[in-house]
Amino acid sequence: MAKGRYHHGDLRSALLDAAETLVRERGADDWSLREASARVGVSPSAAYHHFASRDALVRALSERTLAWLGKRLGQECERVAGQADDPQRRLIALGRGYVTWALDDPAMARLVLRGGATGPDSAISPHPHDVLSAELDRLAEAGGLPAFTRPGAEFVLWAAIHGLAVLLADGLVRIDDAAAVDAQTERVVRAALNGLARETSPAADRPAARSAHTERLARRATGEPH
Amino acid sequence: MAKGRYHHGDLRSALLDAAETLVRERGADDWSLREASARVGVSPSAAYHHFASRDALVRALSERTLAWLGKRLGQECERVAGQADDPQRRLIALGRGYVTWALDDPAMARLVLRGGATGPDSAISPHPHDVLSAELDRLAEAGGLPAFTRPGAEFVLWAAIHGLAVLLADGLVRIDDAAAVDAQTERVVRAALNGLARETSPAADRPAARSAHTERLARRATGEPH
DNA sequence: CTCCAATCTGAACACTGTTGAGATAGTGGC
DNA sequence: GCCACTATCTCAACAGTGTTCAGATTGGAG
Repeated sequence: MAKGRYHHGDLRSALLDAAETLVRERGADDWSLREASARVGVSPSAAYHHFASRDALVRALSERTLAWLGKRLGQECERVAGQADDPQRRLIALGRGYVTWALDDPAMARLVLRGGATGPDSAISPHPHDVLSAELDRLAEAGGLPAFTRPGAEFVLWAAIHGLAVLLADGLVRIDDAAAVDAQTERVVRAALNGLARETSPAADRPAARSAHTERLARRATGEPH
Repeated sequence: MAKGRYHHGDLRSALLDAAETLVRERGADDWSLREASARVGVSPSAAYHHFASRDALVRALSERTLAWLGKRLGQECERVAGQADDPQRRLIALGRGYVTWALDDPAMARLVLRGGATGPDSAISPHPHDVLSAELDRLAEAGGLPAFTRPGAEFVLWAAIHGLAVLLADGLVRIDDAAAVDAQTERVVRAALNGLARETSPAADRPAARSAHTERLARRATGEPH
């Protein structure tokens, strides 16, 4: 909006939007800051008043999309909850949302799930990882998962879902039929959940795995430096 | 070798080597064809007699590394077979090899596992996916997996292992201790295998998933055009 | 109305991938 | 031994990139 004016109005999000459509048109990496600026009708250097670098642009875009995805995954869980409140069904819906998105928007998925991009002070909320974690809590509370199995279980499930998503987005695995994608996703989630439920020993040294995202949150809460 | 000469000798693999160390030094993408050429002591345009483009270089590097990884994973399986020939142990060893590599060489892992890079006529042998598939066959034959579960099971396991590997390589999940990485990997593989073993119904429409790699092989066997 | 700080422009920098015309040197035929 | 041939490499150039910085333009606060 506000065409022809010297001051754009909301250049920051306009640039994010332009970058997003460029990613979809040309692929995750085949576009330039200059192109995005030109589409918005602004000089290349204007972007540097809103982003420290091209990398910062893609980071911001990545974070925006990740937050959007987190919200959508939560909604997806709620949607199936209306039919029958089965915590396992909710997790399957979550996985389906994750994978379906990666397949429907593969270029953006490659950009976002590549992940190294998310900055050190990003406040992605809700982060997909957190949504998944919460759903697993719900499953554990409902008795669908032995208590001693819960710690770190999110990484098992996340690995399975994330793995399928990137295999599809990167074109390493191909599934034509959308229904087959859902079936495959359900199979992966079910296998992971069942596998977790059948775990026998509490395994003395349980995974000291930490999500980079929750680490960031903790660091900010304690006021630690960058 | 053969310094100062006009003709290099084996420029092709020298460029691949230079690119590989550049990837490790600076990250998967932060290096240029010109730099690699300069390190080898050759003009930038010389590279174009061996690779059609910079992209073709990284594709070739990717394929070389993937084949190396496939071989190593096979060896890893054999190594544990010496101790006790348990097909499940072999698969855990395979997963461990995959994940450990991704963590020990994260920049290369990001380059390779990103995967879109592997060309349409790449002859990666043995491809990690094939090694995994063979090991699953072995498990099924040994009775560790119901027969009706076998079809497509490789994608469940691959997703889990690949997922963990990329989560770690991309820094989305952090695990400091190397032993903890092994523990987490074992947990993921075990969960997937157990989950598969407990599958109940043969699921009418089983995943029509196909690996891009095996598709390429099939296409070449039938002599189809690119 | 004036001044300020935020915002944007224009021109420049070093660098990139890629191309094409020509130099160089190993190879096989006589 | 010499010749031509072809693969290999160099040099110079092109368009396009991310990034910087001095200066023009503006909306808003005092």
